[in-house]
Amino acid sequence: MLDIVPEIDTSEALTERQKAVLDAALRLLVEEGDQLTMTAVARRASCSKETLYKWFGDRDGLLTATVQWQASKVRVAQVDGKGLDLVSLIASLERFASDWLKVISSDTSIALNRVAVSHAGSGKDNLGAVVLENGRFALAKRLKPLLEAGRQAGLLDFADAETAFRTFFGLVARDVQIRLLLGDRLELTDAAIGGDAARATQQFLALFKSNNRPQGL
Amino acid sequence: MLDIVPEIDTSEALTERQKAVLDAALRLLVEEGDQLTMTAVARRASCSKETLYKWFGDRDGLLTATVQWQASKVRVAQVDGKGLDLVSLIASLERFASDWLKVISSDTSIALNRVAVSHAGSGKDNLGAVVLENGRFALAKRLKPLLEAGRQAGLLDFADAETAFRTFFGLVARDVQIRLLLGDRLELTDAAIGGDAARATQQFLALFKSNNRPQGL
DNA sequence: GCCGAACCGTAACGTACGGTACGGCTTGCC
DNA sequence: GGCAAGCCGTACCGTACGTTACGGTTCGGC
Repeated sequence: MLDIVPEIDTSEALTERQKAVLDAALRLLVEEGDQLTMTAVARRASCSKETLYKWFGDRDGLLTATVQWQASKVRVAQVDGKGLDLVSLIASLERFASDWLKVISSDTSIALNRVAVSHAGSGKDNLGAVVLENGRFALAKRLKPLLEAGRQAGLLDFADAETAFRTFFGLVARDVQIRLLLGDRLELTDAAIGGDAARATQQFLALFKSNNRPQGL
Repeated sequence: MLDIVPEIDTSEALTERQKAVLDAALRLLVEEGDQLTMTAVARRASCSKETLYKWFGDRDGLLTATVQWQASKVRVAQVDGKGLDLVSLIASLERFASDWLKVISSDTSIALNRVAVSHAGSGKDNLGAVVLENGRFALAKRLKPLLEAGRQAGLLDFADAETAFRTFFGLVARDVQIRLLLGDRLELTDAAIGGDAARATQQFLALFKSNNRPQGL
């Protein structure tokens, strides 16, 4: 019913060495934030700056490649809507919620979103688009089929899958991401994440379960 | 029932000239993003860099003062819980939701949040704390009394005001803020904001309206 | 073994920008 | 008028960092 599915590899033709360099850049980004310098990346990756410039063009190119490299590694649960019943729907929704909370509260995601937000402020918003595409929009692409399957199975009732998804998103994420991005300490234990995922799922079902749908919505 | 209430002025002893300088810095921040330079601020404000440094210490001080200056200008609806009935509760919630959506989708808020997020990544998260305190936490401080009043009046049913607030927050904001911060075009007309505010309020009530059962005082 | 390509390490260059110094101008006060 | 304080405009300094250049080294192909 719910399974991790490897996706088409969007990382176009990266050598192992290049991947190692991007991993180093990524670690540096997580550790030191946006002020990672070309020199630091070169030192950490044990490569020359000349190589960095040859491979990635300039600092922006390196940053973009790094973000894409990490993004290509993010995998969210994928579901198969066959034979859906309420129990498995709930389980899948909780899994989605839990996965998403884990992602957005991870150091890597925070660092990447920070640099993308900074970047969006100044000039081309390349990074922001990449992060969105591999984060929020990827999640939507995975979740919507489940919602549609739930509707087909008569378990859910909604007019628009996009709207339903956004409500689910809001119920799950609430203020977590913005608080983390703004530096608020907000430790999310696995237990807390599990509880939040269950709560969000219940609330979502209370709003969109077909037989139980509140009148006048 | 719902009114704009001026708050204690947290902007400690700023001269008119200083306010004008901060306004200039703010405009520059909105227009040009985080790469606003001391030179640019001085030119825009028609003052000397020396004055900037004397007044605000250093670049961080200027940034902090600017953020606080704008924060001191943000006013969110304040409510009076007396004589609360369902109609006025709904109106107040919608007003809160609408105000909040307008705030987070404003150019100023986006610019401020961007610079605060960038800043949180590198070093002291001063700005992040200020933005949170005057944004999300200020909203909570205003909204919770209304929720409590709703509970007292037997209209709402929840265990914890904080949890109820965060759910409301999630239903209202959903993915709007992170998408805007990441540079996603997402035009929010006044009509759309009004619709979203109404939807979020309805959903919130569906989750937290007490079951016709008069709540034991 | 030889050649060229790729790459490492590092030095050097150019520039942008934070921060400082200083001369001149205005303003308020005696 | 004269003085002092505050401020403007600008030139200047130091440094950090992106970017380039280059000599030395490794390595695959012949």
